[in-house]
Amino acid sequence: MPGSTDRKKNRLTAEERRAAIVEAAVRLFAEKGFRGTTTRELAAAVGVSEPVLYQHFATKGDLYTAIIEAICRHRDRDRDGLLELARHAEDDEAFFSRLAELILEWYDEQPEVVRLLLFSALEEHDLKDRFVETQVAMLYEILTEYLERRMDKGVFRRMDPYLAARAFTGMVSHQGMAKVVFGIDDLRGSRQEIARKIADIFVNGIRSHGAQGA
Amino acid sequence: MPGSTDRKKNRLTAEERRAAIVEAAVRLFAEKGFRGTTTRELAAAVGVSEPVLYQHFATKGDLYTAIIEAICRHRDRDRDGLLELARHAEDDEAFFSRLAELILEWYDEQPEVVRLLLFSALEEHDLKDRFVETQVAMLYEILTEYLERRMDKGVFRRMDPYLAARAFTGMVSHQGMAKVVFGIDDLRGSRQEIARKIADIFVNGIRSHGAQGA
DNA sequence: TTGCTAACCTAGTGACCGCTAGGTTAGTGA
DNA sequence: TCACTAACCTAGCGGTCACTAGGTTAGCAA
Repeated sequence: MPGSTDRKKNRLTAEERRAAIVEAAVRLFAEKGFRGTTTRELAAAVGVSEPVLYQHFATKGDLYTAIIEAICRHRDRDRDGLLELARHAEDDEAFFSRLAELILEWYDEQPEVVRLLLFSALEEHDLKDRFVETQVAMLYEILTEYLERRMDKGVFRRMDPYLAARAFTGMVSHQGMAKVVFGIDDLRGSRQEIARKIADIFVNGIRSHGAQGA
Repeated sequence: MPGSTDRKKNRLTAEERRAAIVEAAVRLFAEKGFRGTTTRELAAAVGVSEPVLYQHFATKGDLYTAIIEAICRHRDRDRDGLLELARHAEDDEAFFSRLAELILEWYDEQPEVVRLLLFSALEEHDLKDRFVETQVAMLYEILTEYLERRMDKGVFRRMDPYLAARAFTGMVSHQGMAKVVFGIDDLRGSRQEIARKIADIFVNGIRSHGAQGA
């Protein structure tokens, strides 16, 4: 049986090699974009020759598609946790603070996915649409649902829930984008503290004037 | 004297041709990025042959630098108007609403500059640093100054002015980014109305709880 | 009308791109 | 030990890239 857990081999099984290629491709495409990455340097990063890439992926574009699939599959697992959080949330500050923290965490821990997504949007690849249709749509669904529920209770002021949702995600992800894309990281405090402060501004901004303060 | 206002000529003066090249380059680089744009299609877009490009710019990179200069010079003219706005502002809602409107206007009217900036940041070109050091720094200077002034007066709550400034610009520019980069434009209402609603959320979010409501 | 020159073009250059034909070898099962 | 095969490599294909040497011509001055 080829390719068990043996570490002495310098030949991998097809499955292992494929995974290694995808991993290196995510790193390189995130760093230099699709057009900016050559199959030569990709092969060098994996530690094999170019034809090995083409045994697993017919074209460079197919490799890009495979990466998209891998990322989307990985991110779909976050879905359930987020829905759970929204359903059982009772304290507004705590809910938005936790949500902000999760988003900031994403920027911190997966900057290569953020860059990949931006490259994809600018270069008009498919990841953009896949991402918007699944991840973004889910986040907005959760947010607008929560906001409308609290508006109905009179805790939040009546307003366009989509605008409010975008305002919130904007406050948070702009912070993440500044760090990942522009290298600006000048805010004091931990990720949790920053998330809490942003949530505080937002919740106070949409709360009915009669309701209790922070 | 060559190259006056005559429209029948199909030969331009060096100055006119140079300007035409820069104009076409801004459009193409914004659409497809630096790496994604070839000198062939650039020449075709201008309506000349490739060597003409190289009579004005020694390399493709030099042309990119020239574009950066042109954009930065153009945007520096907005500086005075913004400073004026901040100094004489009395009504908080009006100030932040106007500021939001100006930022949204920028995304609407110069989407190619936005894309150029993002490409530049991802591809690690110079426009990123030039932009951050001038435009972004100026905007944050104006915002933090205004915020600290209002905090001193007790109208706004005490908080990190940089975090508040980033939260505000985030709310606004995330909306612009969604439209320009991801093609999402689902909010109802005019640009002015959206700006007003965003400013409303922000000002209520940072105002002292004893102060007057909207 | 003609001569001059700045603006332009044709026709390439070497380098590197994505991709492939065909040969080599490491690791396994018998 | 040896044969088999899946995993690998060397060498190079046609095409396109950024860039250029050297010739052509439009448009102005006289």
